[in-house]
Amino acid sequence: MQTKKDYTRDDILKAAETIFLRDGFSKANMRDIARSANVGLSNLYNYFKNKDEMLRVIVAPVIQELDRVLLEHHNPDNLDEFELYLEKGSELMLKGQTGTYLYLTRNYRRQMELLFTKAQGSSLENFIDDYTDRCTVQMDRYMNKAFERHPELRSKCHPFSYHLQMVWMFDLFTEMIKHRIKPKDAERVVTDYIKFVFHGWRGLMVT
Amino acid sequence: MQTKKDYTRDDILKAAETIFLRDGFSKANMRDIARSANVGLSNLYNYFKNKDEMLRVIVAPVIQELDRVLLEHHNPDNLDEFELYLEKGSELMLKGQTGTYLYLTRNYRRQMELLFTKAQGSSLENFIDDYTDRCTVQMDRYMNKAFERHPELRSKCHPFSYHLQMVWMFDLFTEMIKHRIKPKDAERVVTDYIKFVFHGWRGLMVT
Amino acid sequence: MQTKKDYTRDDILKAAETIFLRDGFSKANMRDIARSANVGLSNLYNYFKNKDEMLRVIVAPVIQELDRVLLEHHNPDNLDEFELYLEKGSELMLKGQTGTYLYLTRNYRRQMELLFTKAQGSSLENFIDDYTDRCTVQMDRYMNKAFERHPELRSKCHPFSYHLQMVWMFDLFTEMIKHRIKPKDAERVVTDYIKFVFHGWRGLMVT
Amino acid sequence: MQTKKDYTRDDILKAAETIFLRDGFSKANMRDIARSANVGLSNLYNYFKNKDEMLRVIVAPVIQELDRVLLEHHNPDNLDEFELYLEKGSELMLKGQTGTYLYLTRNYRRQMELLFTKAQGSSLENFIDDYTDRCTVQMDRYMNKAFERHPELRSKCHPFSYHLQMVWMFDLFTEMIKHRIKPKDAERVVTDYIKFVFHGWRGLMVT
DNA sequence: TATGAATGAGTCTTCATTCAT
DNA sequence: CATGAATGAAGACTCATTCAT
Repeated sequence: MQTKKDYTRDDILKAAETIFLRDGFSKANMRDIARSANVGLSNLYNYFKNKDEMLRVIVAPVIQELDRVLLEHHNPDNLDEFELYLEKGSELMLKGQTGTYLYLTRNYRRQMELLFTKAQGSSLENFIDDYTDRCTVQMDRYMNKAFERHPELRSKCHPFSYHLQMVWMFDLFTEMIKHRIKPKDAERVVTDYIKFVFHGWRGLMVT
Repeated sequence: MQTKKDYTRDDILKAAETIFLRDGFSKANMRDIARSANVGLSNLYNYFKNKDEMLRVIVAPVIQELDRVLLEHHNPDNLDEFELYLEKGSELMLKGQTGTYLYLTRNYRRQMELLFTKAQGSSLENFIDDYTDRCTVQMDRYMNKAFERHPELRSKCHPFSYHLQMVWMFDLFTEMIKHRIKPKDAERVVTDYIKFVFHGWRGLMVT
Repeated sequence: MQTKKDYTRDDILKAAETIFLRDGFSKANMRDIARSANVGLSNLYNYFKNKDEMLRVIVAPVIQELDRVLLEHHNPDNLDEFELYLEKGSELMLKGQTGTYLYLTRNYRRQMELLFTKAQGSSLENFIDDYTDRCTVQMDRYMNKAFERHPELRSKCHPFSYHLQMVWMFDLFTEMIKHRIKPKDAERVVTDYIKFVFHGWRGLMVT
Repeated sequence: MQTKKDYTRDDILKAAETIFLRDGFSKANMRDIARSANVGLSNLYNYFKNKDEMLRVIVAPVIQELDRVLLEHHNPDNLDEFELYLEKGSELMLKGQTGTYLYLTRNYRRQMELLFTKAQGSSLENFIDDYTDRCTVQMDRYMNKAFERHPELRSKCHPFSYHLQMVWMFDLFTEMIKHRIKPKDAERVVTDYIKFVFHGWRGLMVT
């Protein structure tokens, strides 16, 4: 029972992922998914309430990861990271963050592409927007704390700048995925990214 | 007669713009557009060949502007800009570019939102991708020339970094538009953006 | 007034003829006709009640000719023709009829093609059927008279055979037109046709 | 399940056939077909890709038969038939061919009417033209061979005459069908047809 | 007479979802 | 659990014809 069910369920999810990636959520079509999963059309509905739920299930893990990674990234309770970031030079921190980023794109390539570029028409079509908004709030709090500790820094940025920062990070993912950057190049790209952002921020805040 | 026709045509375009913005291109439906324009459904087709053409007409001016502005922005024949950029400090150049950017978002807010975030399902759904790709090529050539003149700079970035740069600029537009940044704030935001990017690049290339 | 009107009217008719021939009546489209006639769309309706009437006007002359030629062809009051046909050999009669047939195809090529092969969807779509039916009636009467005079002939054919005969003659026209048989070949073809039909009938009736 | 499906499929085909016959392919509309088949409109598309395919499926058998019958009819490899035709009198051959023709019109009345007179607007609208053209080619080869064997015959006819011959045969079918000739009369009509054609050809070639 | 503008009814087709078994 | 069958609502587009001027 349960074994067979899980098996089919996985088939469906794999198929849906493929079709969604190929056609985009809104143009993707349940018949194609069923056919590609070797499953009767109506059987899809024994496993998922509807098309939208299928997408949500597929990208659930990456959403969870993103929640974990990103929210912890600029945790206001962890300002030490910021100290490093600001004063010790970026080398050390870069190494650490690079790993995190690469890990995500390496393990969730398809799901991320789905979520970031193929979800229009679904209930997740605004995921990035909503998510970056939430991140922005968090980052704002983080920066406020930082400014309290370091009054010598230039006055606060517009909160929108933080927001933009988050969006850009998502772009990094999205574009790496879309352009199928190879692992070897990826490292270089992410390193550049972090360096760039590091200097960007410092220039913005110190000057 | 002619005047009246132009009137209606404008009504239709306004209505379409509104509906497209509200529902996105693919979910928008011609009946709503007609109703919103106080026009018979079939009359739409006396002015536009089809739904897709309506969108193209609406965003045509912004595409034209983008062609002009962006392609001239990193013109490889105009390396003097780069000299300024690199050595004289960014202040001067910032002023100039700020104006250009603000001008675009101020005058084409709706069209840009349409083109950047609501065009999925239309023939323009890949506009940004295609456009940034073209820009990347141009920017790559630009940078190559720059490196020839300034061998003291760090070795070239991965072309993808240039690409990312273009995407980010589009994000700047897109996010400013989506978040309805007010003109007053906009100036600040764009200034920050340019400063950020300036320092980012310098950090990347000089270090 | 009248002159200008007739001028335009002719333009429209020429245009319509061309478009009907190209696309067939039902797929032909009033806009194309208007454009091709250099006339405003709605002006068409000042000259013709509707699309159907346009076709009827175009083919009116050929219909008239057909009425004249064909109905007189097997006129029951003119059995002498039949005598010739049956006994004196076909040579003489062939000459005469050949001329009639050739004359029609030569002068009404386009209208005949229209009427015979492109009228589906119009009120004339059954013209050939109706016409041949009428001809059949006439021919039946003609043959009855003939049999009265010549009891030595085999018993009457099925009326349907007469009908078929008419249809075939129309086919001769239609196919010559469709295949654009050149005048030179046309003569030969028509001669063959008549010879064929002559022997066919004689074989049928004498044996 | 399977049985039920075939049931519905047949219902649809019957309905479509009826509607097509009544209105002609291009004026026939899918709603009427669905209603007449007691089926939801969209369900039609579970069985047939589109309107055109429905027609093709309906007339497929008759097309197949025609391919078989007609192409084998004047097979250039089978000149013996011609010998009979020419010399032994037509009686024998007539019997054989009569059967073939009658068989077709008896079993495919509706489909033939559809294909020959109601297919305008579909992908089969030129079927007869194309088909008779192909037949003409075949017949031309057949006659060439015949003339080689029988140099005493009059010189070859214009190929168009062969073409006409094929068209006429189709007319025979078409008209018998349209006029709903009853089986009893049909035999007589076909016999007459063959006799007529026989004498026609002989007259043409021997004289 | 002439026309640009407008319309409304109609057409094919699509697709997510539900039903009956 | 599985499926083939069925559906209903919706959507883009067409076109002959009429209206207002």
